Amino acid sequence: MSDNAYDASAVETKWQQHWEAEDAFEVRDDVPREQCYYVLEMFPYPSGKLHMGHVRNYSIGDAIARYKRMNGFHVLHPMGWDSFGLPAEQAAIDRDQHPKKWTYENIDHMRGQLKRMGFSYAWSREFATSDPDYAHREQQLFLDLVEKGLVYRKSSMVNWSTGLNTVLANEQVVDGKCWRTDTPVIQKELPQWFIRTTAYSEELLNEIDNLNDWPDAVRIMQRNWLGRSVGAEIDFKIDAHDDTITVFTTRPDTIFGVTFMSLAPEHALVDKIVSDEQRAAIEAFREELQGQSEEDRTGEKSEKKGVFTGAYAINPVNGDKVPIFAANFVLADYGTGAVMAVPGHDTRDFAFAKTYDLPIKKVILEDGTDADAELSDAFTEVGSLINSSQFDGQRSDVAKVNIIKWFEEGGFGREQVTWRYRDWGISRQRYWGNPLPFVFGEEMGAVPIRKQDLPVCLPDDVVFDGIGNPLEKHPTWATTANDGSELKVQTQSGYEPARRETDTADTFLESSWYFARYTCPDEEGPLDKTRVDHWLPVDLYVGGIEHACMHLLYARFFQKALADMGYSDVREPFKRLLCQGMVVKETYFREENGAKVYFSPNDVTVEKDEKGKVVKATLNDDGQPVTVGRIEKMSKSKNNGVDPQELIDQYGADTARLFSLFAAPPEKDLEWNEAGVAGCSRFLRRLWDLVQKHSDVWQADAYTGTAKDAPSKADAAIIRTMHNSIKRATQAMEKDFSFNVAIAECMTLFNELKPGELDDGVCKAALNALLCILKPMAPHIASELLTGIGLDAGAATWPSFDESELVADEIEYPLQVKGKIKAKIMLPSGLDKNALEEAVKAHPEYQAVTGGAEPRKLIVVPGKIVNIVP
RNA sequence: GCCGGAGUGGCGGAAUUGGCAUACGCAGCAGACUUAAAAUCUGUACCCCGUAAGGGGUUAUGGGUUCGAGUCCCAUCUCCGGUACCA
Repeated sequence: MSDNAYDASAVETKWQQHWEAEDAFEVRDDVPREQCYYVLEMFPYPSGKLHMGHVRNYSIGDAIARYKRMNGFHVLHPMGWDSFGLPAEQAAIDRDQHPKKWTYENIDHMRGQLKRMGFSYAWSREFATSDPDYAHREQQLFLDLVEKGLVYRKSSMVNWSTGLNTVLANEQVVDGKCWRTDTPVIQKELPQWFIRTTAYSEELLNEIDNLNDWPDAVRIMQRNWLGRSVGAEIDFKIDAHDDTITVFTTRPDTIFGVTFMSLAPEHALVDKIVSDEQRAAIEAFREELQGQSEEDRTGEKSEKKGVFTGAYAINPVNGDKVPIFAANFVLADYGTGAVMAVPGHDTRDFAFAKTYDLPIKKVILEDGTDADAELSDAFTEVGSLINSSQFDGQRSDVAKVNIIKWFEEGGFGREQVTWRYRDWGISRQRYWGNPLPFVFGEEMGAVPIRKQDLPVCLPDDVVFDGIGNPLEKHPTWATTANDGSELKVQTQSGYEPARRETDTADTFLESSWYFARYTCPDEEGPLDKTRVDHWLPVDLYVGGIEHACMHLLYARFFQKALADMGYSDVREPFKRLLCQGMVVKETYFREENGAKVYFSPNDVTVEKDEKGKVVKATLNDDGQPVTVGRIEKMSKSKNNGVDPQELIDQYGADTARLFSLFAAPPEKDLEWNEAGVAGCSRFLRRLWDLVQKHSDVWQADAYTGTAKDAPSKADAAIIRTMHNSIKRATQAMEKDFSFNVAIAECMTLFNELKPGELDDGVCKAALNALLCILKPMAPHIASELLTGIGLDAGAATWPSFDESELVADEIEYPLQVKGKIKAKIMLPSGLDKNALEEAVKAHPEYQAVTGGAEPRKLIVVPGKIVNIVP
């Protein structure tokens, strides 16, 4: 080894070439499963270049993959591309570049970046979801879903993103806005393909209990998203009509308190029952709601409004005639779209009753209150029933059960479970997605393409003018001719002339099974059951928590469907889930005309006081102050992003990886900090320099003896430090992948490593341990230095420690008086409780602290502490 | 509102799970090297009182359990995330 200065780029290129030449990270499928480990990071959308979130996500996954390999596991660690999607199409419109070209150029660039980071992927298994082969296999699976009856077409109100001009699934609507573009989502009537995800609602919910290695936050979010609630359906006859309104309620015990009814304005019954006098008012009300976004209509600030329909419903339990309203807060697609209103015991109904001056009836009595006292607010807790006929006096939870039984006997109600979870609308009015394999014929209607006629391939020659779906204008797909008449296209032989489905699939469909395809990417059919079941479930899945209710729920659904279609015996795809935090950075802004203008941290100078606290920030351009904003996720809009490429160019991949892992534990947000990056770089360089400077020391054989037998006291001390560091690093990795702690241990060990002063063999043993701990995090430099000191980097295993080596001959015991430390005394190690007590009592410090008086109590804990209670 | 999670130096964060709080890094300060600066190296460093020896205090706040609490229990406050007319 030459005594060169550390050249990260040269070292990293060398090892990356070495790994590639060796196929170092390829795996076989015939190793016993218990010796295997499947670690997967959520694959990226090829947006152009890596961002810091990718660097963090993949550094975490790679450190785990390498750690597991060093522990003897045969590790599957694949990578690919979630490559269908809207940005490609937008790029086509903006830059007149075909989505395919744009996408695959991005993939090439980003693959290069991933390789430059030295991530240990099994590249032979790489694929992109827009590859014709993957799209083909997905269409096959899709037809299996069709056969299973899990796909249907329905015209319904859909979430329409005004930003993307396409449909969104419920999960993709965040705060009434589009999850990608933050633009308003409106309701629109459209025929759509749905996947019957709700067929698995019960299983999806129940299995959450068994996902013990998932973060609680995700489990709770999924539970809430599925939203199971148990209650009753009750039929109310409509006065002077033949019709019946069926309502859903979770509080059947309040049935005697119903004083009015609320229907969703869109409810089909509204038209049938509305009286002539009220028809105009109802129409006006609907008009007002029309076109309002979900947010406008049901948001927190929106007012509770309703219009009387002119009709009355009859309460089946007591014959009460109650007015029926159309109300904006009643949702057509939850429950039955109709609500029995009990203002005495429902906050919303209470407010509505107050506004429209409707009667409020008390039927549940709050414990310790007077039955005649007027309600100042809805009482929604458990109490005793009153004014409820034969149920008076029962507790509300007991009455609930009894009343449902009574409904069922009377035939006007039944127990009912309702879910918040909806079927998955997968139609997207877009070109750059997987075509949904259907044709429409006049005679035959919507028909799936026969399996032998697959794949349905996207045509390349389409025009992107930004208006509608380009497929609708393609000669072999078109639905309308230039004169506006419907075009019929001869598709495959065997079908009558028909038009193709021009909608493509939601891209979440591709990410719902890619983890299974990695196990058999060369399979001629969709999946090879043997290999799928060999590798699945994924042992550890790493990604952002933002997918808690979208991707992670779709993937769980899909795995269950795959199992039921015979492709696997595994019903849960991900055994353990690690959700890494966001990469965040400080923001700087000025208010200009009421809007915030953000400045890049690079263009801002920060002043600190003598303690290092930030007191002022000024813009470099004009020297004027800027406001120091919150620390936020790196984003274009906040102008606080850092390009990882610059980081790699300046410091190298190992530094980028090391900082990503060192600055915070994986699950926490990571605050990006230039000085911290420099600190990590400094550590690596000092390590490098130390190894170069003492090349003669590493000629020695590594010391393998005990601390006790070490050549000197100082040698014994570093041997103990080494064992301690290995122990702490191992525990940090095993517990929750706290790389920050493992790296801190490397630094601690480094700070005690004094070649030249200490025994050569001892130093070599300590350095070896340090490099092995460091290797999963900073693999290039660790490999180079291991090789440099004459060891086989490829064969390096995770070091082991010896518990008995952690303790010195003498232990420093803190001597406490009632928990306050008064002195420290040195006592021999290995004493049991009694011997320790004797030794303490004989110690002069003990005499000094107690003043010779016999304490009330003396607590000694071997190896830990001595506490005196005077 | 409801459901989670979290509050530890100037900052990011440790703490062997009830046993020496502040490991490790950053920033700071002092010194060395340098004509000088950067870089690098060495040292210092929780806060308060004290010239010092030393003393007192400290893990958001208040209480409790315990010989002993960052860790367990109760209450309060703050922040972050999710979710919300879900009947």
